[in-house]
Amino acid sequence: MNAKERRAARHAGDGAVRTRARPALSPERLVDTALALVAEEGYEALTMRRLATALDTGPASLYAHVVNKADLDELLISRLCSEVVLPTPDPSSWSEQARDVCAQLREVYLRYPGISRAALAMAPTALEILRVNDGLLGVLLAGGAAPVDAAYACDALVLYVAAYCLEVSVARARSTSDDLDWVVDRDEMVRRFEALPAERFPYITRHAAQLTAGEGHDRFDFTVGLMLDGLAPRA
Amino acid sequence: MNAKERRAARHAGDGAVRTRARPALSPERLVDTALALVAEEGYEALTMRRLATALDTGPASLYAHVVNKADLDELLISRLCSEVVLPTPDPSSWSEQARDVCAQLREVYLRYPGISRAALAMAPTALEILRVNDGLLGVLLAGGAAPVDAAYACDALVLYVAAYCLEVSVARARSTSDDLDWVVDRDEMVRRFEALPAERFPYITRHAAQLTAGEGHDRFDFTVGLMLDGLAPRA
DNA sequence: GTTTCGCACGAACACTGTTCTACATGCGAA
DNA sequence: TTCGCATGTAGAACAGTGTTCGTGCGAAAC
Repeated sequence: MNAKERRAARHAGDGAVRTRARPALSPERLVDTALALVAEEGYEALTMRRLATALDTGPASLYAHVVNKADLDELLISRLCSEVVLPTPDPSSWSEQARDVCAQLREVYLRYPGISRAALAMAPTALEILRVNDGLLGVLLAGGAAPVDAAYACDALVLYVAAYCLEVSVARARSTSDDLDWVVDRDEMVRRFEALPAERFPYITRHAAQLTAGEGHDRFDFTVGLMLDGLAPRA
Repeated sequence: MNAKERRAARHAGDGAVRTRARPALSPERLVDTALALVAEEGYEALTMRRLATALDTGPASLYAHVVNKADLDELLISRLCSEVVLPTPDPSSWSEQARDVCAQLREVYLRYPGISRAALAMAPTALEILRVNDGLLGVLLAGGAAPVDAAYACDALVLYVAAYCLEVSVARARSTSDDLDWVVDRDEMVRRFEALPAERFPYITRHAAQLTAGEGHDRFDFTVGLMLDGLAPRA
């Protein structure tokens, strides 16, 4: 901001050169600030008005660069998918490669809490999404799976990753900033499971410990491994 | 309503008082008409106002029987889960039993388009939801799986079913009542996949036929089978 | 110097979930 | 029979949401 602009802004109360004072807004800038907003406050906090005020403008200005909120969501998921680095398929380590792609997708989703909801509600037609689908499909094919099986498993894996991240995100949102009594530690969870009527829930009450077992992403790793291990011997 | 209207209402029809003219509204009646609304117009059409007008009343009246919309969602999913019939676990046919429970859940979700979104965004604490979890867990344990594996797989299966149904629901919503050109037949889909740049999407363009293969719920059956088949030999 | 074009933006519309408040209604008690 | 009283019923309103219309300003093109 040079002297003239500063003087104008000070003089008329931001009338004259307001649009030049800050960088012009573009789809990339929209995506950047939207992702920053989601990273800090979650996907539910991403509204057109919040995004507009974060960009120091009004809601109507966003529609010059984005046709919809669904379009914005697609841009966000595309950006996230573009951050996934794809390996060149290697038949000797295809399983680890597939696990790595899924873990990358998981980390990218969880970095922006709740954004996997947008991924689930979206038509998988964006190019960047197809890119990670293509990369994962290549890895599964390198593993020797039949093309149809690889295609099915690819879809199932991507779908499961999104659903898992959504579940984790809502669980985390429940644990933090929820004033009422929500179970956080495992002991309390086990106690609640065991307190259920045993005649109606015989297996849950008996295996309450196993149901609450697992650190970090053990469940995630288990399920992905389940699918991948079942995929290989079918070839 | 003043005395004149009351007298007119009494005169014209059945029953003395207006609230008696139609059945008093209760949580069950809320759930009934809400499910009918979702079955006809999809979950997105289920708003408190639409539900209230469907019950011939105002939005505020609903909050006497339901604390929240989230609470209503929980009641809906609970109702749906209560319709699933659980088998008594049989070690000789545990795999078919598990497939059947998943298929039942799938059919119940798909009968009410988009309602699986509510299932995904919900804390799995409702008793009826725990009931099908318990039944599925019993079946998996009957298959000889280790308790931890059974618990993990149980969660993964329920999660996948909900995500699959959500995907199918949005795909169907896109195909119907969308005025712009959305791909419906498989040939067009294959053509679009093959039209992608082959250097960026080598595997998708090569296996476009396999990606669009599958009738009905073949993908669903494949994925569920993948998880179940991988579960058994681990025991 | 004038014109035109594209982006910005205030205001508004049709919605959403939710709450406040008043009102009527039916039931049990006096 | 008459009188509270609790409970369910609503109208209106509030704070939000996504989206659009019309206006207007800035800067580039002629």
